[in-house]
Amino acid sequence: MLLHDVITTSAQVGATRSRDAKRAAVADALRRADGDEVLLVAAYLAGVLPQRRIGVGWRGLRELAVPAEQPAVTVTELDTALTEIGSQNGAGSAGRRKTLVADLFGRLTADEQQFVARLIGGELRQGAGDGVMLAAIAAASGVPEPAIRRAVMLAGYAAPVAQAALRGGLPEVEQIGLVVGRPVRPMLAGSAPTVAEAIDGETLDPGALDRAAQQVEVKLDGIRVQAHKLGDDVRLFTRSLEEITDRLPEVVEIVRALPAETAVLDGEAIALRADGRPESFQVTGARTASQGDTAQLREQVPVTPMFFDLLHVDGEDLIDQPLADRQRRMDALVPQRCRVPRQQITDPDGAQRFFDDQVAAGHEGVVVKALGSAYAAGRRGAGWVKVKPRHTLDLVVLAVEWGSGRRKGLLSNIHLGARDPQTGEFIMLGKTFKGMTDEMLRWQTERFTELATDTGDWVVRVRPEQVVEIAFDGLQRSTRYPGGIALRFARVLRYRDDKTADEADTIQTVRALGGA
DNA sequence: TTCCGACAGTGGGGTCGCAAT
DNA sequence: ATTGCGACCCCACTATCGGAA
Repeated sequence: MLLHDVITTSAQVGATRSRDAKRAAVADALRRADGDEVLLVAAYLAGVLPQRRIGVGWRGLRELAVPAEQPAVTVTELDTALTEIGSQNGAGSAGRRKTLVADLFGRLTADEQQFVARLIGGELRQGAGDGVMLAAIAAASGVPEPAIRRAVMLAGYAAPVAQAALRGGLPEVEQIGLVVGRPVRPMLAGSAPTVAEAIDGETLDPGALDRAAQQVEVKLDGIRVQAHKLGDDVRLFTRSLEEITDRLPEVVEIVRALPAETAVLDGEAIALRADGRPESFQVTGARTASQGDTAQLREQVPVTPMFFDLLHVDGEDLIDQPLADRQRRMDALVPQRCRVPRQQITDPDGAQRFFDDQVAAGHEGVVVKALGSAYAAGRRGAGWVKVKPRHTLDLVVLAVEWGSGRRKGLLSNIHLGARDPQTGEFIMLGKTFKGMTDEMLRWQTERFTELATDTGDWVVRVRPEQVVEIAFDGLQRSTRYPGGIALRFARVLRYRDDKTADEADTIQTVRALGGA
């Protein structure tokens, strides 16, 4: 199949807002692909590279080769070229990659260049991703969507499932099961502002015996880790299914020592201090990202696995069993010091006290879980709802950036500063684009155009007069910002026209919050 | 007819490894 | 030694479609 054919489909998908029409266009392309091409077509139309990483990003694609006149490259040829680019390493690899990229792009038409550049940059933005792909695979193959969804969660990726579905139909799709050693998509949590709302709003499993039963569990601020044990062979995977086995040998040892031949566990890896309090996320994250001298690293920043779920043990899959049963099995397997503390909910006040205690102990928050819920891999908000404390500050807008995509032509991302009463200046603490409705975007585009002190192509500096109420999760150490601190997960709550910049929060107030 | 679950888009800060400078 | 880039860790929130209620 020609790449051109895929691009025509992508253009059709991008041209409509109807999800049914997107699904139909993708399904059509999947049907036209044959044999091994299905995998590539499915991956490309979901905005995924089968290679995952090729060492080239947006920056490496800023200037493209002179395009070809006629489309001639097949999807298989594109795949081969991308694999070749990704396999370069060592001295001179950057130059070789550049040459190979130029060769490839010289064979592509202008449209194809744009498509491949967006694909590589991870910014296809055609209004369809994995969700549309699932429906399209079902439509193209005649296999029911629930079976497709389940296979994708167990296989980790949609593209191989597309291939199986179009080749062998339902029987081949049903063959895709949980394989110890191969990561499944982790179950995700929705969120709620308060513990009470998490308890009320939770989606309960219709088939659950006791629909009311729920528990609260500590939410640890570390790295999600999925551990697979096959005899002495242990493998560790992150939330995005990256393998990190070699980076956390102390975790591998703990899993290897568990009294089971095979097991698949879900949990969080976190660096704990000697007194048991958690290190900051930055410490855990840096340790987990480090690949150097692990003997020294584990000495300096030991990481503990804290498990909260068991998906498989000794040949038995548990993903369809209720959480209460999975955790009972987990308790029999994993020592308590490696299990996430949890408590059944008997009344909302008790759950709230649990939240308060855990936050006081330095943890990120809690997750409310329905005890009757199955492990819904790859989905959010099904039976798990997280709650975290929220801080707010009144800050001053120092500059704004022009948006892109659906925010093109609107001033979007705002730069935030705290007042320094000693100098009268403002100290930047970060940026945010979150929490803005379309109406707010229109309003702020007008407002900041009025306050602009220059006309930047990208960043527009403004007179520091507009106060905005910002919510955020906490403070972190920063080398980027002048105060040495930055906001974590900042988002806009509202613009405050009842306050002048003189009344905004000061840098002293921010520092007093601590945490960085 | 209204409501709501799922999804895609729009980006945030920090950190490491690696190759080039 | 420093810098820039790529990749990946953590992520919040709104708009929209289409099926559920």
